[in-house]
Amino acid sequence: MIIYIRTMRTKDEFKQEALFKATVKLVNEIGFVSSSVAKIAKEAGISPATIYIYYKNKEDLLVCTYVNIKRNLSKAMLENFHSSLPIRDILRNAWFNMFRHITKYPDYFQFTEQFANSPYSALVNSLDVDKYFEPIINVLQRGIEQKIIKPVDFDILFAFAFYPIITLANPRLCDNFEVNEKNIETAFTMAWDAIKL
Amino acid sequence: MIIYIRTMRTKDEFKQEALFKATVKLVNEIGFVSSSVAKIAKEAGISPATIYIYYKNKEDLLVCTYVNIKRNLSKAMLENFHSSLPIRDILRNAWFNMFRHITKYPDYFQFTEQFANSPYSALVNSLDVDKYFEPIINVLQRGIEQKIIKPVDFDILFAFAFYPIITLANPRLCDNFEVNEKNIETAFTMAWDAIKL
Amino acid sequence: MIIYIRTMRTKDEFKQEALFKATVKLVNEIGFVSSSVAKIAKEAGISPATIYIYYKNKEDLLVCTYVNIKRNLSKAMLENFHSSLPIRDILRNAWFNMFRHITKYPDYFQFTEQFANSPYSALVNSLDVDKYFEPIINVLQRGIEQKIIKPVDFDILFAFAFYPIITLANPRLCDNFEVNEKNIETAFTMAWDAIKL
Amino acid sequence: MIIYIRTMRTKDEFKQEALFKATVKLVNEIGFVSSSVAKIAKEAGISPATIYIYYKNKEDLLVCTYVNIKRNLSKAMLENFHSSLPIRDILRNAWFNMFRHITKYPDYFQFTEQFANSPYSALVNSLDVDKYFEPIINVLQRGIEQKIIKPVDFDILFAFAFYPIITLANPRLCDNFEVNEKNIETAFTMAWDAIKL
DNA sequence: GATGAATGAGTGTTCATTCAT
DNA sequence: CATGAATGAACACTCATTCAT
Repeated sequence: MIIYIRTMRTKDEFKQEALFKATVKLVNEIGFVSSSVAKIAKEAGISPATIYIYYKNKEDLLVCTYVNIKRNLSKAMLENFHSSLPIRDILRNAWFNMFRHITKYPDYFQFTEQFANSPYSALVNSLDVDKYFEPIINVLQRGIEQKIIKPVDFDILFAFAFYPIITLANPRLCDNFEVNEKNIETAFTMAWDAIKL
Repeated sequence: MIIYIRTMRTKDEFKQEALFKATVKLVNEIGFVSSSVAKIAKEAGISPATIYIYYKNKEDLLVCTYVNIKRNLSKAMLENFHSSLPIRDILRNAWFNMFRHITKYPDYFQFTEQFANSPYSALVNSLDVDKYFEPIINVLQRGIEQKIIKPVDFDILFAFAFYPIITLANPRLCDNFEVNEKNIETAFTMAWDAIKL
Repeated sequence: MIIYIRTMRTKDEFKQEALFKATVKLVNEIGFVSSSVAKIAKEAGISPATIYIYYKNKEDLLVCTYVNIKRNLSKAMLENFHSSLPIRDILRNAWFNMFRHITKYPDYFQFTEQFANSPYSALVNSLDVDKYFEPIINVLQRGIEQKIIKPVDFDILFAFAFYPIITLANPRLCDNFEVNEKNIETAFTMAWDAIKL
Repeated sequence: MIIYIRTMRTKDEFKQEALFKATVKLVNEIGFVSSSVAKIAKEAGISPATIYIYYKNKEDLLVCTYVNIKRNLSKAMLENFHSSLPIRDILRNAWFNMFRHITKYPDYFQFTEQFANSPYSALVNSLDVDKYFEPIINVLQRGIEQKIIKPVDFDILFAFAFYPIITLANPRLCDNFEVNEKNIETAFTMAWDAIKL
């Protein structure tokens, strides 16, 4: 009986990280159209061929990058989530988490917007992404039952409670929105006014 | 040597129209990335070379297509605009106009969303597009002065009054929103609740 | 009514010819494996992109080149075909036609051999090529009926009547066969001895 | 860190054998053009890098595979070779040996055909392969001296005595030849008729 | 004005091979 | 010995654009 102990040359995490950042950066700067595999590789400081060790193809690279960002956004949104708090407070917390995250990583966010509005979005299993929002949906459901929130489709509630942030935080759509405490608080109040009964 | 016999001179406008439709169709179906000049030309039933008679280059074609759609949307939104009506009624009319137009021409709308979220958007003089919305801004301004509408940035007001429609009408973002009179009326009520004082 | 008379810029026959020759030459010299589109284009003195105007893809280029050569070979073989002559004379004529053609265009022939023994051959509709040999098959059939030729499968008859030429003319298989009148006449006699009753 | 526990040291011969089979299989299925080192390695269940332990490079792998097959074919052909038998019997035995071997290992045979018709063949020292056929050549020589066989070049004799088998056994050239005792016996008779005086 | 032919530059991807482990 | 990671060079093919007609 022979025992082999080998420390194999493993996939380099730094390379993967560099690849992720290069992808986001380039797609934001020059768009999907111009972001070639060669350019992304160069930006990441690796060979184009190396990308194909980490990802099946270009599409896979882009989709994985998207899902990765979305997962982080979801996680951030649910930080300090306490289901025992009043519904307004729970939503307020999620709202501010989301806003803070988006403004902290504006380029990650910008990437997802470009991605979501491209045909690439069809390649993502939407359930993979949506499942992270379930706790919020449950809160809204409770709100409706307790007659605190308007009894309408969740889609409509989200459209007023969360999508305006996306608009406001998107420099492409809204380049002169002043991000200060007062404005953000006002915005949340408006979101709440929209959905509350 | 080929001999063409045509009973009527083909109007150039037909070609331009066909080109417009082909551009929108193709970009929606396969995205900016895959929409080559050759494919667009084929879809429009003309030669790639002909495109360069109507437009300076590919970029020009895309930008013009975008501005054209935006202009039509603006026009539609302001139909039956009567500044003498109550502010809520004016906005409600604009809201419904917009919703109706978007759902009537979903592919035009989809094109603009993809365009606006791509670096191409930087090529559009935003004033060219924004000027059409001036009447609405004036109404909001009046509403603030009359203490009917919350005294916040116009960006924020738009984010709650109009962007939710865009979300709800976008099948890529919201594929199970049921478009019926009740839902749309509800949505407008929420928009109004958000912005009213 | 308008009449257009146009002399369109047409596909250049010289280019196509050059492409044909370059393909054969290169494939013979360096093989299918190394014969890249870029190299073939360079040999033909055109841009790689131009190839795709004349052919759908590389495969198409190779298959068309093959079929083209085969057609010419078939035509050559049937020259001075007179069905009224004695069967031996008909076959002798075809035999010599074939031999002469193969030795006159050894590189075309070499190409077909390499092609026929590669998986590309599966892409050719064999009926397209075989139909040219029908007159010969008819002659063999008549020979069998008249008890001049052995009553065996046509495949076997061909294997002895014609394939040995291919071997003898193939420099890769048979580099020291002396091509002189006596040898060729002898070879035909052997072919005839093999198939005759 | 990976820990392998193996009860027995894997024999290298297994790898080499697997590599041989994978090479033949893949080259037959997808051709030289598409048979990359990576694919062959995968088919053989080893790492691409491992191939370079057994062979100098890809070319070496292919040439060795070819020579290996050829050696086996030669050996098979000379089985039960008894120089004391009548010349016809000796050739008949070799003929049947060859036919049996080719039909038993059609894929090995197919590989050699593809190889021999490619520029790779130039890399093989033809003497290495030809030397195995020497006993047959001696027999033919004796036949000529005894006025049993036509006094022509050995190349011509081989072209009629042995190459037709290759044609008949090659499914790419001859896909509807029925392999039965009668047909094969007939074919040998024709070969003998061709070369005998 | 309108076209198909033509192309250099670029696309995404795979190649044979090397190397640290 | 055996490996998966890594890569520069090459692959087949498409691109936006120009040009002679």
